[in-house]
Amino acid sequence: MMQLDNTDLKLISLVQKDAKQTTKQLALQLELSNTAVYERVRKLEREGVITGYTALLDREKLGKSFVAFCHVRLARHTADNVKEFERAVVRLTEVAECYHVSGDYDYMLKIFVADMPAYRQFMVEKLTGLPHIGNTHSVFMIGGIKE
Amino acid sequence: MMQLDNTDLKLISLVQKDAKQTTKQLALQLELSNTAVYERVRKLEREGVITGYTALLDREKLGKSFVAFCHVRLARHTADNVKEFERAVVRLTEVAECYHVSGDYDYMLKIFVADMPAYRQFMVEKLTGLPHIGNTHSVFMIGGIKE
DNA sequence: GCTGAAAGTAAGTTTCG
DNA sequence: CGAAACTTACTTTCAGC
Repeated sequence: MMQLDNTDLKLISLVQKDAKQTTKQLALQLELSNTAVYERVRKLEREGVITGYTALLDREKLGKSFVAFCHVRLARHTADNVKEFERAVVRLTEVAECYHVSGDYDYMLKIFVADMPAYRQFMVEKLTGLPHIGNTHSVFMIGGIKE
Repeated sequence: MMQLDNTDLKLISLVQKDAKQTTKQLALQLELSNTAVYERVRKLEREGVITGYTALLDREKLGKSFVAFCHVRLARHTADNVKEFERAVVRLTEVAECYHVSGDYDYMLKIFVADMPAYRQFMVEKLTGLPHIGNTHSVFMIGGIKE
């Protein structure tokens, strides 16, 4: 693991808040020179601490404000089943996140769709059509407290 | 809701993949002029479709590769309890996300810490100290399939 | 809503202390 | 690590369609 000093951590928190800040702006807030900040950012990118930059979207404005957490249990846990399921699930555009988890279910999926009818349609037409699905359990998001 | 044409959607998907692309690069991929792309991006920002830009981090390189989903039930659901709990939970730095959800539990939290001992410490010293906590149930991430 | 050109700025490199 | 000068590239505005 790479050595990160306090300035690195502060820098990371700044670019997390707003990745579009110029080196100059960052330098001011860190009380460092332009060059120093520039090289730190490059180092963090090079070492893979910062893996990329992305735009944050308002799901409501995109008509995808309905969020569900879907727990999935596979029918049988052969290596092939697992691989096939995982390959298929990442291709579903409604699946924003997918984690292999401990507990009663094997996977937890975070699903973005427009509304409940769209969720039902997703379940019936897409999710339950995935290979080796055993059963599922859905929990719906009522509100986001921290995201 | 704002009207988004196909070009907007394509543009959104491009800046989601890499927010640091220059207008020129985006213009090439969209087969539009520099200015046209520039104005579309500004429009999406102004209308609040794009709410910001952030850096993506490698949690492992940050020493926070242990992920848990913690379900929380409150002791009693008075309006004050809910407000107090929500105010307190967002302040915990280990809590990356917090959702109010349907089902057996009231909230689902996504927790980032270094390892299992750190998780135990978080539970004992921080989470169970929050106001109005009823009980909790933790599910651990074994692996990330899509994030 | 688009294009193309011009003016303004920042990024990125280099050299030096 | 920081300052300064410099080249290159991008951003932003504007007139015009």
